[in-house]
Amino acid sequence: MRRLIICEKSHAARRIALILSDGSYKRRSIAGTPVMDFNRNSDSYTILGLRGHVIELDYPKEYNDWEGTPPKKLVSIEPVKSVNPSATKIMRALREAASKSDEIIIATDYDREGELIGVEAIEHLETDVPLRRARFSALTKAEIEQAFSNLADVDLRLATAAETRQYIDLAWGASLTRFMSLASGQRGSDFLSVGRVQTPTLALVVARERAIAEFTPTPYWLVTADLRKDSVSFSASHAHGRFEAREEAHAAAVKARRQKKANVKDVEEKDAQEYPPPPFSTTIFLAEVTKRGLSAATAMKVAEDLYTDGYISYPRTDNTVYPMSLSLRNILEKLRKSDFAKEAEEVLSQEKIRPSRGRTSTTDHPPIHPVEGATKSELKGARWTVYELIARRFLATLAPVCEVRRTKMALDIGDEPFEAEGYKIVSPGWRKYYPYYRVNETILPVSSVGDSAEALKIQSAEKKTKPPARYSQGTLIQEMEKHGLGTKSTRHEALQKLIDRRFLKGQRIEPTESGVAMVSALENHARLHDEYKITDAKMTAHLEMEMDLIARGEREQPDVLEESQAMLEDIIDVLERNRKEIGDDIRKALRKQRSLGKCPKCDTGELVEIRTKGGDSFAGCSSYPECRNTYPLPRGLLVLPGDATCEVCSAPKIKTVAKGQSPVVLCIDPKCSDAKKQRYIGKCPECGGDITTIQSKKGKRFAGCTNYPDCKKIFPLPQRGKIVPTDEICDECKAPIIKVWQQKNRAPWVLCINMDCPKKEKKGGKTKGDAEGKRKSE
DNA sequence: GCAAGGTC
Repeated sequence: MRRLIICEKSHAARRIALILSDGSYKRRSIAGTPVMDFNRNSDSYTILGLRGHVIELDYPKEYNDWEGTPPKKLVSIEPVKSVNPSATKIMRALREAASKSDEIIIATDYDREGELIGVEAIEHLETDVPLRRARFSALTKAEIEQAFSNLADVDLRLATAAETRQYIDLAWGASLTRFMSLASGQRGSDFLSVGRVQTPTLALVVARERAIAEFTPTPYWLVTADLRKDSVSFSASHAHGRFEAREEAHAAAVKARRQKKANVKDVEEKDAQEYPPPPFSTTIFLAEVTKRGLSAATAMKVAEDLYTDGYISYPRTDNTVYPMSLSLRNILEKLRKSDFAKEAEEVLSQEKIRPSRGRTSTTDHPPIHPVEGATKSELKGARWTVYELIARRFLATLAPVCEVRRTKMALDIGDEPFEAEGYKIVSPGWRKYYPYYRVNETILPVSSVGDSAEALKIQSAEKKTKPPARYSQGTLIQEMEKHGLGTKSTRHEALQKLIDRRFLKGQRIEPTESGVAMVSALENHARLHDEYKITDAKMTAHLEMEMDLIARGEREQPDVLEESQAMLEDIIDVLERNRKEIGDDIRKALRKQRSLGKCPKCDTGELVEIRTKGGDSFAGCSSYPECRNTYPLPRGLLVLPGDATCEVCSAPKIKTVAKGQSPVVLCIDPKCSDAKKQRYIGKCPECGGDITTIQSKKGKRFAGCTNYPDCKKIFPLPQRGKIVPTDEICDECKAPIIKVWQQKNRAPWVLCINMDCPKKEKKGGKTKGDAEGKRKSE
């Protein structure tokens, strides 16, 4: 018999061919698509890898005209299926291979989408060749052999469930996207999108922002003591913890201050173990890698490249438990030929390697791990950042526990009870290989009961409770996972969409004006019952339930679709009735979002950024042509509203941001003394003019003389950090001296801006800042 | 020019 096996992706096809043929398969190409042939138990096999979903769902072309199709009409239009353009060659190969087969075996991933990926490809062929299904939960020899000797039937109900999801996602997404875009006059590339995953994700951020706005800080007081014993300085805090009343805290502090001595009442030492972190699932990986400054979308792209190039395993996984079939020692051996040779050696030298494990165990793919050793010179930049993180995480998950010693000291100061806590790493274990978490060691002086310490200072300090923190890309993706929004493969894409379409902004993510307006409009108008609120993550949960019912045969697709369509039509009716209000609200939000501030000349218009054809941009008044007020804007920089007016000339302030630099807030009018002051660095050593910061076309900053072109003096500047002039000049070369703040809580770097200054030769390097800054553990 | 889900 001639059998054709189809897999979800080429990688899986190769792996299955290897297992079933014991390595004896032959490669061949059909219509430019690689396939593999082999013989097994008197049958001949051909195996081919698809490229995920090869069939696309969309509305017929005649409905592409947004203005000409009422959004509500879209709901009941039957979408058509077509071959994804990137898969035409694969489909040609599939058709040819199928025509020469007596049986087709679908061997796609064993999940709902996998079932549909196989079924849709075969349905498109309209072939009568009998169909079987191989179900395996891992690409291991045991699983694959077992699946192919127990071939099952295709589960059409499961595939239908996935197909229903497609129909519903398209109907809701397309009709609501069109409605919102048209109602607010956003056509072309500026359309406003709505979707089952992206909109509830946006709503999560809006909800967080509201919680932050509504938050009222509650004051509380902490009483702390600076102590010293045997020339070791340490601090203790009042055993009461937070005082809610100022008087109580003060009273405690005053009482304690009567004594200049702290008496040790109790010392408790405890050895504890800190366990290694769990292996990387996609979500955990993204949470960690985004802390290193990459966006989730960039990090995934880099990880996919590293996977394709054979450096790391498949990066899309929910699994946090290494499967038994994975040879951890083999991987460590590979790492011996990498920049982590020493580390791998150490981990290998353990008598027994006990990998850490997370809560989620799935069988589709192992946790993300390196599969090949690499060096920094081989990978470079972001590729190295990602590879290093994955390699180090892998080493950490196999490394010993971190042994720590915690000390608790109880003290009395003037009859007031205080506590001091010590924390010391005895043996770093996994922390040695995974140095990304900062830890704060606190050493207490060796003490026993009855000892005393000098009480240097007792203070009562007012603190305030803090509002919930904004999400980062990493924590938002974790939150999405918690709410069942999106999948391991799509969460970063949904997030990136919200950023690209300007619904979300910032490193600490906040919604834009239009983001808030979208959510408010949909919350107020696009709801019928609580379980069908498009802004609510519960909508996904509800859909999941319906899909399960279809898969179990307890509901039929037409029923579910009809119900969903009726609901959507009702929602669109409500939206249409409020069309003007919704449109006005969003338009207003967009205008505010784009505004750099009120025009100081006419006081009615808003200043908005306008790009010229040449690539330059300027700020112009929205009341043009009545008001022709304009200001040039710096090139190569992101220009944002400064949310303030200039104290000098009452024009709005703008915030300019260059990649990697701290933002600068300055008056929009470059001729205003405030703008000049913000850019001022010092006096020109050549002509006595002003040296100011200037941005190059590409956004790099440097310092140059304002007497240009008469004086062409320029100096390079550090690209990172906030620059503050000092009024001082270098005693050697007379160039201005500046301070550069490159990190919070670190002393600034003080330097003469002249890179060729003879003094630099003598001293060399930069002045090291104060490294004693407060460190927070993560 | 719309979604979300696969994969590259």
